[in-house]
Amino acid sequence: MASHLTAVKPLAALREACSQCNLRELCLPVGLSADELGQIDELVKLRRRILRGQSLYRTGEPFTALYAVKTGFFKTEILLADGREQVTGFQMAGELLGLDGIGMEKHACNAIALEDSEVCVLPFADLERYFHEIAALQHHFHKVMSREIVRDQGVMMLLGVMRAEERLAAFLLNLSQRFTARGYSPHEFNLRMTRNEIGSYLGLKLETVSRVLSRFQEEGLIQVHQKHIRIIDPAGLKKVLSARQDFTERHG
Amino acid sequence: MASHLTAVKPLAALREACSQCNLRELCLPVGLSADELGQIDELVKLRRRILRGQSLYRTGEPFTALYAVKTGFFKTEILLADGREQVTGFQMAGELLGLDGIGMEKHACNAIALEDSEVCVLPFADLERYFHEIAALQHHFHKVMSREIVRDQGVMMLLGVMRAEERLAAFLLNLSQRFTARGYSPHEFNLRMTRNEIGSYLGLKLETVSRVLSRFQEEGLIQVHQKHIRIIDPAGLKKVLSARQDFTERHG
DNA sequence: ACGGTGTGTTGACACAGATCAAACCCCCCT
DNA sequence: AGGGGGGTTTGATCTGTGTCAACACACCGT
Repeated sequence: MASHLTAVKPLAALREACSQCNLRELCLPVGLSADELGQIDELVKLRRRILRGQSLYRTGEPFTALYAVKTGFFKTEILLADGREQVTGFQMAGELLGLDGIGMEKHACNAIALEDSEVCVLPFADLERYFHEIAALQHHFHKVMSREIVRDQGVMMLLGVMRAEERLAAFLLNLSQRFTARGYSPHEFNLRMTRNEIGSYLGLKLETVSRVLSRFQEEGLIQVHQKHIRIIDPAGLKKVLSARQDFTERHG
Repeated sequence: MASHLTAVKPLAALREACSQCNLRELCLPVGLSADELGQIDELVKLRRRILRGQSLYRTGEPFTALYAVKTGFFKTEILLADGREQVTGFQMAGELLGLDGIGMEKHACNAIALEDSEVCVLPFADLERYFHEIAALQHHFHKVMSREIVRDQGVMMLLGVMRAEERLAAFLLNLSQRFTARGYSPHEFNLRMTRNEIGSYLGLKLETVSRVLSRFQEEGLIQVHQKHIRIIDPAGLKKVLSARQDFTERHG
């Protein structure tokens, strides 16, 4: 009967439906039952294509919807009056954009596509209405927001206490892990962002990023060729993260 | 009639009730109607006293509840394996603690009282149940979480791109603004945290914090005496924030 | 195939903030 | 009242990362 219903849906709707999406295990509806999944198929009525370099939204624009990355790659950034910028995150397929906008009903950063991308539009008022019917969706949404807070606090740790090598090691391992979750190789991937954008995210200058990557290559941890990264020695990278030299000298 | 009803409530309940709390305009129930406020009076069944230096919760402990600071002052911190720590925030009356725990159902940081404090315990499962009945509460909760995300991204900006003086200026202005919202003087307050904790929050060493505060004093921006701060020239502090020297030289 | 432009690499040097060290202050405890 | 200890200030020096600069590479459109 469910299959009969979907069969008569217009093709367009079928294509859009969360229940048919191969990202459903990564995206907002993760953990929903088949029934619940079917219930939210009408939530996404709209997709948006964003070309590389274009913005999905900009600081100050009214907030109306969250966006789930369907394909492509984004960065979010905040700008200071004098032009200095901080990249606050990189978002890939299945990840949510726009959470920053709920609080003030205005977006609090720029979201910019780093490659041609497509997003599902989740009108937030609709979403909150669904929460009343589907407690699991509400609960999962709270988890997503909470994890975003924890992720941000991890970035604070990066920026506040780690040295350049540790930041880069953490960054590469994080990317590797997220690519893996999406079915790509953990050992090999292409960076979608420039050295400057990596630096801005990690609180470093692009020259430092470049130098540290070169050093990692000399040490046999990775191979770098432009945007292509091959992780040779993941354990070695993890060691960079956990082992400050003076600490191991003193204690280990 | 409302006064009659509250009069017959047990004294304990009266003391606990959100509708009677003088923080209701700052805390989670902000913006609720009187009716809605009455509805959540039973949410908080428990208060906890935390002595100075004690923890409200620690990393890894199971998450069951959010906490609203009733009186006192907290810090949240995350620790690296080698002992380095990052203070991720300071929380004062009316602010919420524990949002970090929702995602993984375990707390992701330590919350430590910087003075003898009292918190209202908001069992999270109960809270989510209230959301179904009170849409405004649900919506406001989402705003609170979103603002926490935006706050964290502001800290990333601090840590990623600002110089030491800018970080301290932003920190002092932020404290001043939050004290003001609580009815205290914008110009004069006591720091509840040590130089070391300020430094950890701002990604600086305590000596640097001390030096910058001394410099601000020499420049007539503030007066510092131990933990007591008097802001003499708020506009001057704001200028420290917005005006990078080389930028104003080039463009101003 | 060929410049042009955006991006990345590498080197030399500078500097903000870290580190090390000493003294000081304030408050609390006995 | 005196002593102790945590917290703070200040000075001298060191260092990791920034800054400036020159060049190399890659990809684009023509």
